[in-house]
Amino acid sequence: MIKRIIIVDDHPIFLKGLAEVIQEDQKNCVVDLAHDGQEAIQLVKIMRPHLVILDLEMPGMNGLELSRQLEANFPEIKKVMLTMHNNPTALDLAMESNVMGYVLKENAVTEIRSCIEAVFEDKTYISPQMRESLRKRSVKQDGRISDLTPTELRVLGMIAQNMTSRSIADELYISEKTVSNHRQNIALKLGLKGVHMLLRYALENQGVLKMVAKNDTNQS
Amino acid sequence: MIKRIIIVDDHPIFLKGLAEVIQEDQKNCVVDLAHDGQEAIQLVKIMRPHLVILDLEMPGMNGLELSRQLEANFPEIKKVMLTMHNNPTALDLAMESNVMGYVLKENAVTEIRSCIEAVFEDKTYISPQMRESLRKRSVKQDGRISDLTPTELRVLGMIAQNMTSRSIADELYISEKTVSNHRQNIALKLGLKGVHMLLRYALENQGVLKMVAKNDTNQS
DNA sequence: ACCAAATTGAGTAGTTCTACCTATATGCAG
DNA sequence: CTGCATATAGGTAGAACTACTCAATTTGGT
Repeated sequence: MIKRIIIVDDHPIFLKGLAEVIQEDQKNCVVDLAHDGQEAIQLVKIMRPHLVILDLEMPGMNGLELSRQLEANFPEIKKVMLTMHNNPTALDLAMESNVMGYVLKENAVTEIRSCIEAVFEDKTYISPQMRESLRKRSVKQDGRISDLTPTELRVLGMIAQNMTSRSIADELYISEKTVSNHRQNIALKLGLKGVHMLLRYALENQGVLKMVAKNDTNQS
Repeated sequence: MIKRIIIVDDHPIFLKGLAEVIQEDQKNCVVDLAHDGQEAIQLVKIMRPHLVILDLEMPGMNGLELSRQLEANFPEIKKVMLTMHNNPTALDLAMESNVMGYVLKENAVTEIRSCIEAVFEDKTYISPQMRESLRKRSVKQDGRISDLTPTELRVLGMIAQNMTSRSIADELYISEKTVSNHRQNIALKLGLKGVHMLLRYALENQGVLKMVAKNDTNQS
Protein backbone atom coordinates (compact mmCIF):
# COMPACT_ATOMS: atom_id res chain seq x y z
CA MET A 1 0.00 0.00 0.00
CA ILE A 2 1.23 3.46 -0.92
CA LYS A 3 1.86 5.72 2.06
CA ARG A 4 1.54 9.47 1.82
CA ILE A 5 4.06 11.48 3.85
CA ILE A 6 4.34 15.24 4.35
CA ILE A 7 7.55 16.80 5.62
CA VAL A 8 7.45 20.25 7.23
CA ASP A 9 10.66 22.22 7.73
CA ASP A 10 11.44 25.90 7.28
CA HIS A 11 14.97 25.12 6.15
CA PRO A 12 14.80 24.45 2.37
CA ILE A 13 18.05 22.53 2.06
CA PHE A 14 17.30 20.23 4.94
CA LEU A 15 13.77 19.72 3.63
CA LYS A 16 15.05 18.74 0.20
CA GLY A 17 17.78 16.50 1.58
CA LEU A 18 15.49 14.67 3.97
CA ALA A 19 12.86 14.17 1.28
CA GLU A 20 15.39 12.41 -0.92
CA VAL A 21 16.68 10.25 1.89
CA ILE A 22 13.14 9.12 2.62
CA GLN A 23 12.27 8.53 -1.00
CA GLU A 24 15.34 6.39 -1.48
CA ASP A 25 14.50 4.37 1.60
CA GLN A 26 10.76 4.00 1.33
CA LYS A 27 9.98 2.97 -2.19
CA ASN A 28 6.21 2.93 -1.96
CA CYS A 29 5.77 6.41 -0.60
CA VAL A 30 4.55 9.73 -1.89
CA VAL A 31 6.42 12.58 -0.22
CA ASP A 32 5.16 16.17 -0.19
CA LEU A 33 6.86 19.16 1.29
CA ALA A 34 5.77 22.21 3.30
CA HIS A 35 7.94 25.11 4.45
CA ASP A 36 5.84 26.28 7.40
CA GLY A 37 2.86 25.46 9.55
CA GLN A 38 0.24 27.23 7.43
CA GLU A 39 1.40 25.55 4.27
CA ALA A 40 1.46 22.23 6.08
CA ILE A 41 -2.16 22.50 7.19
CA GLN A 42 -3.33 23.42 3.69
CA LEU A 43 -1.43 20.48 2.30
CA VAL A 44 -2.79 18.10 4.92
CA LYS A 45 -6.35 19.06 4.01
CA ILE A 46 -5.73 18.18 0.38
CA MET A 47 -3.41 15.23 0.72
CA ARG A 48 -4.73 13.49 3.84
CA PRO A 49 -1.32 11.95 4.52
CA HIS A 50 -0.68 8.94 6.70
CA LEU A 51 2.28 10.62 8.33
CA VAL A 52 3.52 14.15 8.94
CA ILE A 53 7.19 14.68 9.79
CA LEU A 54 7.55 18.11 11.34
CA ASP A 55 10.33 20.34 12.58
CA LEU A 56 10.03 21.59 16.15
CA GLU A 57 11.78 24.91 15.64
CA MET A 58 10.07 27.00 13.00
CA PRO A 59 9.29 30.69 12.66
CA GLY A 60 5.61 31.53 12.93
CA MET A 61 3.70 28.44 13.94
CA ASN A 62 6.16 26.15 15.67
CA GLY A 63 6.16 22.38 15.56
CA LEU A 64 4.28 22.00 18.82
CA GLU A 65 1.41 24.20 17.74
CA LEU A 66 1.24 22.45 14.41
CA SER A 67 1.29 19.07 16.10
CA ARG A 68 -1.55 20.10 18.41
CA GLN A 69 -3.63 21.41 15.55
CA LEU A 70 -3.09 18.20 13.62
CA GLU A 71 -4.00 16.13 16.66
CA ALA A 72 -7.17 18.17 17.17
CA ASN A 73 -8.35 18.16 13.56
CA PHE A 74 -6.79 15.05 12.04
CA PRO A 75 -6.21 12.62 14.92
CA GLU A 76 -5.80 9.68 12.54
CA ILE A 77 -2.63 11.19 11.03
CA LYS A 78 0.58 10.04 12.67
CA LYS A 79 3.19 12.60 13.66
CA VAL A 80 6.98 12.48 13.94
CA MET A 81 8.90 15.38 15.48
CA LEU A 82 12.31 16.48 14.23
CA THR A 83 14.55 18.74 16.29
CA MET A 84 18.04 20.17 16.51
CA HIS A 85 18.25 20.34 20.27
CA ASN A 86 18.36 17.50 22.72
CA ASN A 87 15.92 19.02 25.19
CA PRO A 88 13.88 16.78 27.50
CA THR A 89 11.24 19.44 28.11
CA ALA A 90 10.53 19.73 24.42
CA LEU A 91 10.11 15.97 24.28
CA ASP A 92 7.60 16.13 27.15
CA LEU A 93 5.58 18.74 25.33
CA ALA A 94 5.74 16.87 22.05
CA MET A 95 4.55 13.69 23.70
CA GLU A 96 1.58 15.54 25.16
CA SER A 97 0.51 16.33 21.60
CA ASN A 98 0.70 12.63 20.84
CA VAL A 99 3.64 12.42 18.42
CA MET A 100 4.72 8.88 17.61
CA GLY A 101 8.36 9.61 16.88
CA TYR A 102 11.01 12.03 18.06
CA VAL A 103 14.27 12.22 16.07
CA LEU A 104 17.31 14.47 16.46
CA LYS A 105 18.17 16.09 13.15
CA GLU A 106 21.83 15.19 13.38
CA ASN A 107 20.85 11.53 13.44
CA ALA A 108 18.00 11.84 10.98
CA VAL A 109 19.75 10.26 8.04
CA THR A 110 20.42 7.03 9.92
CA GLU A 111 17.34 6.96 12.13
CA ILE A 112 14.50 8.24 10.02
CA ARG A 113 14.04 4.91 8.30
CA SER A 114 13.68 2.94 11.54
CA CYS A 115 11.45 5.68 12.86
CA ILE A 116 9.07 5.64 9.92
CA GLU A 117 8.88 1.87 9.93
CA ALA A 118 8.23 1.79 13.66
CA VAL A 119 5.51 4.40 13.40
CA PHE A 120 3.76 2.59 10.56
CA GLU A 121 3.68 -0.47 12.84
CA ASP A 122 2.01 1.68 15.50
CA LYS A 123 5.11 1.75 17.64
CA THR A 124 6.81 4.87 18.99
CA TYR A 125 10.39 5.78 18.13
CA ILE A 126 12.65 8.06 20.14
CA SER A 127 16.29 8.83 19.23
CA PRO A 128 18.64 6.76 21.42
CA GLN A 129 20.52 9.96 22.34
CA MET A 130 17.26 11.42 23.53
CA ARG A 131 16.49 8.42 25.69
CA GLU A 132 19.93 8.77 27.23
CA SER A 133 19.33 12.34 28.31
CA LEU A 134 15.92 11.36 29.66
CA ARG A 135 17.58 8.70 31.78
CA LYS A 136 20.07 11.25 33.13
CA ARG A 137 17.26 13.60 34.03
CA SER A 138 15.28 11.03 35.94
CA VAL A 139 18.40 10.08 37.90
CA LYS A 140 19.01 13.69 38.81
CA GLN A 141 15.32 14.03 39.71
CA ASP A 142 15.29 17.32 37.93
CA GLY A 143 12.07 19.21 37.85
CA ARG A 144 10.28 20.00 34.64
CA ILE A 145 9.03 23.24 33.20
CA SER A 146 5.53 21.80 33.26
CA ASP A 147 5.68 21.71 37.06
CA LEU A 148 5.71 25.50 37.09
CA THR A 149 2.60 27.57 37.65
CA PRO A 150 1.52 30.07 34.96
CA THR A 151 2.89 33.04 36.88
CA GLU A 152 6.17 31.27 37.48
CA LEU A 153 6.42 30.50 33.78
CA ARG A 154 5.81 34.13 32.98
CA VAL A 155 8.49 35.27 35.40
CA LEU A 156 10.93 32.72 34.03
CA GLY A 157 10.26 33.99 30.55
CA MET A 158 11.03 37.52 31.64
CA ILE A 159 14.23 36.37 33.32
CA ALA A 160 15.23 34.85 30.00
CA GLN A 161 14.75 38.30 28.45
CA ASN A 162 17.39 39.61 30.80
CA MET A 163 15.00 41.52 33.06
CA THR A 164 15.91 42.17 36.68
CA SER A 165 13.56 41.40 39.55
CA ARG A 166 12.93 45.12 39.80
CA SER A 167 11.80 45.53 36.20
CA ILE A 168 9.72 42.34 36.31
CA ALA A 169 7.99 43.67 39.42
CA ASP A 170 7.28 46.96 37.66
CA GLU A 171 5.86 45.27 34.60
CA LEU A 172 3.59 42.94 36.56
CA TYR A 173 2.60 45.59 39.12
CA ILE A 174 3.70 43.44 42.01
CA SER A 175 6.32 43.78 44.73
CA GLU A 176 9.96 43.06 44.00
CA LYS A 177 9.77 40.73 46.96
CA THR A 178 7.11 38.65 45.27
CA VAL A 179 9.27 38.26 42.21
CA SER A 180 12.10 37.18 44.45
CA ASN A 181 9.83 34.54 45.96
CA HIS A 182 8.82 33.31 42.53
CA ARG A 183 12.47 32.98 41.62
CA GLN A 184 13.01 30.96 44.76
CA ASN A 185 10.10 28.65 44.00
CA ILE A 186 11.15 28.19 40.38
CA ALA A 187 14.68 27.29 41.43
CA LEU A 188 13.29 24.83 43.97
CA LYS A 189 11.00 23.12 41.49
CA LEU A 190 13.69 22.89 38.84
CA GLY A 191 16.36 21.80 41.29
CA LEU A 192 18.63 24.72 40.46
CA LYS A 193 21.32 25.99 42.81
CA GLY A 194 23.84 28.77 42.60
CA VAL A 195 23.85 32.42 41.77
CA HIS A 196 23.40 32.30 38.04
CA MET A 197 21.67 29.02 37.55
CA LEU A 198 18.26 30.55 37.00
CA LEU A 199 19.45 32.91 34.28
CA ARG A 200 21.47 30.15 32.72
CA TYR A 201 18.53 27.80 32.69
CA ALA A 202 16.26 30.50 31.33
CA LEU A 203 18.67 31.27 28.49
CA GLU A 204 19.26 27.64 27.60
CA ASN A 205 15.54 26.96 27.47
CA GLN A 206 14.48 30.17 25.79
CA GLY A 207 13.06 28.36 22.78
CA VAL A 208 11.00 25.97 24.85
CA LEU A 209 9.82 28.78 27.11
CA LYS A 210 8.38 30.64 24.15
CA MET A 211 6.51 27.54 23.06
CA VAL A 212 5.10 26.98 26.51
CA ALA A 213 4.10 30.61 26.86
CA LYS A 214 2.13 30.60 23.61
CA ASN A 215 -0.67 28.49 25.08
CA ASP A 216 -1.24 28.32 28.80
CA THR A 217 -3.41 25.25 28.49
CA ASN A 218 -1.10 22.73 30.05
CA GLN A 219 -0.49 23.15 33.73
CA SER A 220 -0.55 19.77 35.43
CA MET B 1 36.32 25.31 -17.70
CA ILE B 2 35.26 22.66 -15.19
CA LYS B 3 35.47 23.84 -11.60
CA ARG B 4 36.12 21.46 -8.75
CA ILE B 5 34.27 22.17 -5.51
CA ILE B 6 34.47 20.43 -2.14
CA ILE B 7 31.72 20.86 0.46
CA VAL B 8 32.50 20.15 4.11
CA ASP B 9 29.69 19.73 6.62
CA ASP B 10 29.20 17.31 9.48
CA HIS B 11 25.45 17.21 8.92
CA PRO B 12 24.81 14.54 6.24
CA ILE B 13 21.38 15.73 5.14
CA PHE B 14 22.45 19.33 4.75
CA LEU B 15 25.58 18.19 2.92
CA LYS B 16 23.57 16.13 0.48
CA GLY B 17 20.95 18.81 -0.03
CA LEU B 18 23.47 21.57 -0.63
CA ALA B 19 25.45 19.42 -3.05
CA GLU B 20 22.38 18.95 -5.20
CA VAL B 21 21.44 22.60 -5.13
CA ILE B 22 24.90 23.48 -6.32
CA GLN B 23 25.00 20.81 -9.01
CA GLU B 24 21.67 21.98 -10.38
CA ASP B 25 22.89 25.56 -10.46
CA GLN B 26 26.44 25.17 -11.64
CA LYS B 27 26.44 22.83 -14.60
CA ASN B 28 30.16 22.67 -15.22
CA CYS B 29 31.20 21.70 -11.75
CA VAL B 30 32.47 18.60 -10.02
CA VAL B 31 31.29 18.50 -6.43
CA ASP B 32 32.89 16.32 -3.77
CA LEU B 33 31.82 15.93 -0.18
CA ALA B 34 33.58 15.66 3.18
CA HIS B 35 31.99 15.13 6.57
CA ASP B 36 34.71 16.61 8.74
CA GLY B 37 37.96 18.53 8.71
CA GLN B 38 40.28 15.53 8.45
CA GLU B 39 38.37 14.06 5.55
CA ALA B 40 38.33 17.48 3.89
CA ILE B 41 42.11 17.85 4.03
CA GLN B 42 42.66 14.37 2.59
CA LEU B 43 40.22 15.14 -0.19
CA VAL B 44 41.82 18.51 -0.91
CA LYS B 45 45.23 16.86 -1.34
CA ILE B 46 43.83 14.50 -3.94
CA MET B 47 41.32 16.73 -5.68
CA ARG B 48 43.04 20.10 -5.61
CA PRO B 49 39.69 21.89 -5.80
CA HIS B 50 39.19 25.48 -6.92
CA LEU B 51 36.77 26.13 -4.06
CA VAL B 52 36.04 24.68 -0.62
CA ILE B 53 32.68 25.44 0.99
CA LEU B 54 32.98 24.73 4.69
CA ASP B 55 30.73 24.70 7.73
CA LEU B 56 31.83 26.83 10.66
CA GLU B 57 30.37 24.67 13.41
CA MET B 58 31.76 21.15 13.27
CA PRO B 59 32.79 18.66 15.93
CA GLY B 60 36.52 18.00 16.04
CA MET B 61 38.27 20.41 13.73
CA ASN B 62 35.98 23.40 13.33
CA GLY B 63 35.60 25.49 10.20
CA LEU B 64 38.01 28.18 11.36
CA GLU B 65 40.82 25.74 11.98
CA LEU B 66 40.19 24.05 8.67
CA SER B 67 40.12 27.39 6.89
CA ARG B 68 43.44 28.37 8.45
CA GLN B 69 45.05 25.10 7.52
CA LEU B 70 43.81 25.45 3.96
CA GLU B 71 45.09 29.02 3.81
CA ALA B 72 48.48 27.92 5.10
CA ASN B 73 48.93 24.89 2.85
CA PHE B 74 46.81 25.64 -0.21
CA PRO B 75 46.55 29.43 -0.46
CA GLU B 76 45.37 29.24 -4.07
CA ILE B 77 42.15 27.46 -3.06
CA LYS B 78 39.22 29.79 -2.45
CA LYS B 79 37.13 29.36 0.69
CA VAL B 80 33.47 30.05 1.48
CA MET B 81 32.19 29.80 5.05
CA LEU B 82 28.72 28.49 5.92
CA THR B 83 27.19 29.05 9.33
CA MET B 84 23.97 28.77 11.29
CA HIS B 85 24.49 31.73 13.55
CA ASN B 86 24.59 35.38 12.65
CA ASN B 87 27.58 36.23 14.79
CA PRO B 88 29.82 39.19 13.88
CA THR B 89 32.77 37.87 15.85
CA ALA B 90 32.76 34.64 13.88
CA LEU B 91 32.79 36.68 10.69
CA ASP B 92 35.80 38.65 11.92
CA LEU B 93 37.69 35.46 12.62
CA ALA B 94 36.70 33.93 9.32
CA MET B 95 37.87 37.00 7.43
CA GLU B 96 41.23 36.79 9.15
CA SER B 97 41.67 33.36 7.60
CA ASN B 98 40.95 34.90 4.23
CA VAL B 99 37.59 33.38 3.29
CA MET B 100 36.03 34.88 0.18
CA GLY B 101 32.41 34.24 1.08
CA TYR B 102 30.29 34.03 4.21
CA VAL B 103 26.76 32.65 3.90
CA LEU B 104 24.08 31.97 6.51
CA LYS B 105 22.75 28.44 6.16
CA GLU B 106 19.16 29.54 6.27
CA ASN B 107 19.75 31.60 3.15
CA ALA B 108 22.09 29.14 1.48
CA VAL B 109 19.63 27.86 -1.11
CA THR B 110 19.03 31.33 -2.53
CA GLU B 111 22.45 32.83 -1.98
CA ILE B 112 24.95 30.09 -2.66
CA ARG B 113 24.72 30.60 -6.39
CA SER B 114 25.51 34.32 -6.25
CA CYS B 115 28.20 33.59 -3.75
CA ILE B 116 29.96 30.98 -5.86
CA GLU B 117 29.77 33.16 -8.94
CA ALA B 118 31.11 36.16 -7.06
CA VAL B 119 33.97 34.16 -5.62
CA PHE B 120 34.96 32.74 -9.02
CA GLU B 121 35.16 36.33 -10.23
CA ASP B 122 37.53 37.06 -7.34
CA LYS B 123 34.92 39.07 -5.48
CA THR B 124 33.85 38.55 -1.89
CA TYR B 125 30.28 37.67 -0.94
CA ILE B 126 28.68 38.19 2.48
CA SER B 127 25.05 37.39 3.30
CA PRO B 128 22.98 40.59 3.32
CA GLN B 129 21.63 39.69 6.77
CA MET B 130 25.20 39.44 7.97
CA ARG B 131 26.07 42.87 6.62
CA GLU B 132 23.05 44.26 8.45
CA SER B 133 24.23 42.96 11.81
CA LEU B 134 27.71 44.30 11.08
CA ARG B 135 26.23 47.71 10.49
CA LYS B 136 24.35 47.56 13.79
CA ARG B 137 27.51 46.63 15.61
CA SER B 138 29.53 49.46 14.20
CA VAL B 139 26.78 51.89 15.17
CA LYS B 140 26.75 50.57 18.70
CA GLN B 141 30.55 50.74 18.73
CA ASP B 142 30.59 47.37 20.37
CA GLY B 143 33.91 45.87 21.23
CA ARG B 144 35.08 42.63 19.73
CA ILE B 145 36.30 39.44 21.29
CA SER B 146 39.59 39.91 19.47
CA ASP B 147 40.23 43.03 21.57
CA LEU B 148 40.59 40.85 24.64
CA THR B 149 43.94 39.74 25.99
CA PRO B 150 44.67 36.01 26.29
CA THR B 151 44.01 36.00 30.02
CA GLU B 152 40.76 37.86 29.59
CA LEU B 153 39.69 35.36 26.96
CA ARG B 154 40.48 32.53 29.30
CA VAL B 155 38.47 34.11 32.10
CA LEU B 156 35.56 34.77 29.76
CA GLY B 157 35.61 31.15 28.70
CA MET B 158 35.45 30.06 32.32
CA ILE B 159 32.58 32.43 32.98
CA ALA B 160 30.76 30.76 30.11
CA GLN B 161 31.26 27.46 31.91
CA ASN B 162 29.30 28.86 34.82
CA MET B 163 32.27 29.30 37.12
CA THR B 164 32.21 31.93 39.86
CA SER B 165 35.00 34.43 40.36
CA ARG B 166 36.01 32.38 43.38
CA SER B 167 36.40 29.13 41.46
CA ILE B 168 38.13 30.85 38.55
CA ALA B 169 40.59 32.40 40.99
CA ASP B 170 41.25 28.98 42.54
CA GLU B 171 41.83 27.33 39.19
CA LEU B 172 44.21 30.03 37.94
CA TYR B 173 45.99 30.43 41.30
CA ILE B 174 45.29 34.14 41.38
CA SER B 175 43.32 36.42 43.69
CA GLU B 176 39.55 36.64 43.46
CA LYS B 177 40.12 40.36 43.19
CA THR B 178 42.17 39.91 40.05
CA VAL B 179 39.40 37.92 38.46
CA SER B 180 37.00 40.68 39.41
CA ASN B 181 39.27 43.17 37.67
CA HIS B 182 39.42 41.02 34.56
CA ARG B 183 35.64 40.89 34.52
CA GLN B 184 35.56 44.65 34.76
CA ASN B 185 38.00 45.06 31.90
CA ILE B 186 36.21 42.55 29.71
CA ALA B 187 32.89 44.31 30.26
CA LEU B 188 34.54 47.63 29.43
CA LYS B 189 36.09 46.37 26.21
CA LEU B 190 32.91 44.69 25.07
CA GLY B 191 30.72 47.61 26.10
CA LEU B 192 28.61 45.48 28.43
CA LYS B 193 26.61 46.91 31.29
CA GLY B 194 24.35 45.39 33.89
CA VAL B 195 24.49 42.62 36.40
CA HIS B 196 24.27 39.62 34.18
CA MET B 197 25.49 40.94 30.89
CA LEU B 198 28.85 39.23 31.13
CA LEU B 199 27.37 35.80 31.76
CA ARG B 200 24.78 36.39 29.08
CA TYR B 201 27.41 37.41 26.57
CA ALA B 202 29.60 34.48 27.53
CA LEU B 203 26.75 32.01 27.06
CA GLU B 204 25.64 33.46 23.76
CA ASN B 205 29.16 33.35 22.38
CA GLN B 206 30.19 30.03 23.83
CA GLY B 207 30.78 28.52 20.42
CA VAL B 208 32.97 31.34 19.24
CA LEU B 209 34.85 31.39 22.52
CA LYS B 210 35.85 27.78 22.09
CA MET B 211 37.16 28.52 18.63
CA VAL B 212 39.16 31.49 19.81
CA ALA B 213 40.53 29.57 22.76
CA LYS B 214 41.88 26.77 20.59
CA ASN B 215 44.68 28.88 19.15
CA ASP B 216 45.95 31.93 20.97
CA THR B 217 47.68 33.26 17.93
CA ASN B 218 45.50 36.23 17.18
CA GLN B 219 45.73 39.11 19.59
CA SER B 220 45.71 42.33 17.70
C1' DA C 1 -18.78 26.40 51.88
C1' DC C 2 -14.44 24.50 52.39
C1' DC C 3 -9.90 22.91 51.10
C1' DA C 4 -5.82 23.18 48.34
C1' DA C 5 -3.08 25.65 45.39
C1' DA C 6 -1.50 29.91 43.80
C1' DT C 7 -0.30 34.58 44.43
C1' DT C 8 1.17 38.12 46.98
C1' DG C 9 4.14 40.41 50.56
C1' DA C 10 7.74 40.74 54.20
C1' DG C 11 12.23 39.96 57.28
C1' DT C 12 17.03 38.89 57.70
C1' DA C 13 21.42 37.24 56.47
C1' DG C 14 24.78 36.15 53.24
C1' DT C 15 26.92 35.57 48.42
C1' DT C 16 28.29 37.21 44.09
C1' DC C 17 29.18 40.59 41.07
C1' DT C 18 29.45 45.68 39.62
C1' DA C 19 31.56 50.16 39.64
C1' DC C 20 34.46 53.00 40.80
C1' DC C 21 39.50 53.86 42.73
C1' DT C 22 44.83 53.02 43.31
C1' DA C 23 49.19 50.47 42.87
C1' DT C 24 53.16 47.23 41.66
C1' DA C 25 55.78 43.94 38.68
C1' DT C 26 56.88 42.33 34.11
C1' DG C 27 57.99 42.24 29.43
C1' DC C 28 58.02 44.26 24.95
C1' DA C 29 58.52 48.03 21.33
C1' DG C 30 60.27 52.22 19.87
C1' DC D 1 65.76 53.58 28.61
C1' DT D 2 61.15 55.03 28.51
C1' DG D 3 56.58 54.22 27.81
C1' DC D 4 52.77 51.10 27.21
C1' DA D 5 50.04 47.09 27.67
C1' DT D 6 49.31 43.24 30.62
C1' DA D 7 48.67 40.87 34.80
C1' DT D 8 48.50 41.08 39.38
C1' DA D 9 46.23 42.73 43.90
C1' DG D 10 43.79 45.64 47.15
C1' DG D 11 39.72 49.09 48.96
C1' DT D 12 35.01 50.57 49.33
C1' DA D 13 30.31 51.03 48.21
C1' DG D 14 26.32 49.29 46.42
C1' DA D 15 23.22 46.41 43.38
C1' DA D 16 21.09 42.05 42.54
C1' DC D 17 20.14 37.66 43.77
C1' DT D 18 20.06 33.57 47.10
C1' DA D 19 18.50 31.08 51.10
C1' DC D 20 15.95 30.48 54.48
C1' DT D 21 11.64 31.95 57.33
C1' DC D 22 6.51 33.33 57.88
C1' DA D 23 1.83 35.02 56.61
C1' DA D 24 -2.38 37.27 54.26
C1' DT D 25 -5.26 37.07 50.25
C1' DT D 26 -7.20 35.27 46.17
C1' DT D 27 -8.76 31.58 43.26
C1' DG D 28 -10.60 27.24 41.60
C1' DG D 29 -12.64 22.95 42.33
C1' DT D 30 -15.62 19.39 44.81
